[in-house]
Amino acid sequence: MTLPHPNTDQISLPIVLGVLGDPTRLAIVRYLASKEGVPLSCSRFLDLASKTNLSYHLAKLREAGVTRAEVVGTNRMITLRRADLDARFPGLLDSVIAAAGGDPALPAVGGHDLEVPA
Amino acid sequence: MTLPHPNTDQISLPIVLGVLGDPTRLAIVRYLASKEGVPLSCSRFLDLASKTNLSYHLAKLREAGVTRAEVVGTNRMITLRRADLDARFPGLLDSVIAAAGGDPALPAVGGHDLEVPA
DNA sequence: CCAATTGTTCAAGAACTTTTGAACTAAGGA
DNA sequence: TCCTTAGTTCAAAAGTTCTTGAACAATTGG
Repeated sequence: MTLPHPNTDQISLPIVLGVLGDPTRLAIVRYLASKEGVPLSCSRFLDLASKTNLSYHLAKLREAGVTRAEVVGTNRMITLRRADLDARFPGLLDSVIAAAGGDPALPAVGGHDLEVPA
Repeated sequence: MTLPHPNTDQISLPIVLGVLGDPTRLAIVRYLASKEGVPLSCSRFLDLASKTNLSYHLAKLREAGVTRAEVVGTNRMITLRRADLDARFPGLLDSVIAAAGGDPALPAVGGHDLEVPA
């Protein structure tokens, strides 16, 4: 079972900007960027919003083409679509992340990579 | 009579992103960027929205700190706050404008600079 | 099989944003 | 002074987006 994602050339600038204009979603992206390459499960973001609400925000990010979600067993592994975003809008993600500031506003939480919850 | 503008350090990233996430406002910014340095009167944007609606969108841009509006007689001259945005969020404006594409979707309309309407 | 875990969907409500027209202000020119 | 031009403000309507809880689905472990 795979989830719908736009392909690179379908990613729209106003939609991406609008999606990043929400503080919860910006925090998610910031955190993903700080853990670049490590797929994180949805539950890693539970400090930012309720489970239902996270589902909503993560769907917005996915539908906008900002993140990719892969179903792995009972988890959904989320990654930033950095290469696609860099290809489509060079420099945009970097400047947004830099502008958002150094440290992501989320607990570091322990552990060996591939962050399936403990 | 001067209008309220946030100062540079009050400009907020999510607010700027949210404001640029609207196609009408993105088009305004694109056009301002293409005429960098030339103050444009509000009426230059009448192809993008009705007069009332423009007033609304231009106020959003101004309140977010993206544009500056100066009252000159019966006109309001609008400029991009490029230096302030570059100082606060380096590279962001450039990558947004580059991502938005080459040619601004607005008639070039004739003329000698300082674009007060004909 | 049963229970727990992970996450979704649905429907409702609250809260914003956008768009509109009518009425207005303020400056400038005849 | 009166008229025009440039743009605003207000209030209402329309449309979106966000948040919530309750109910659901799928996978894994005992």
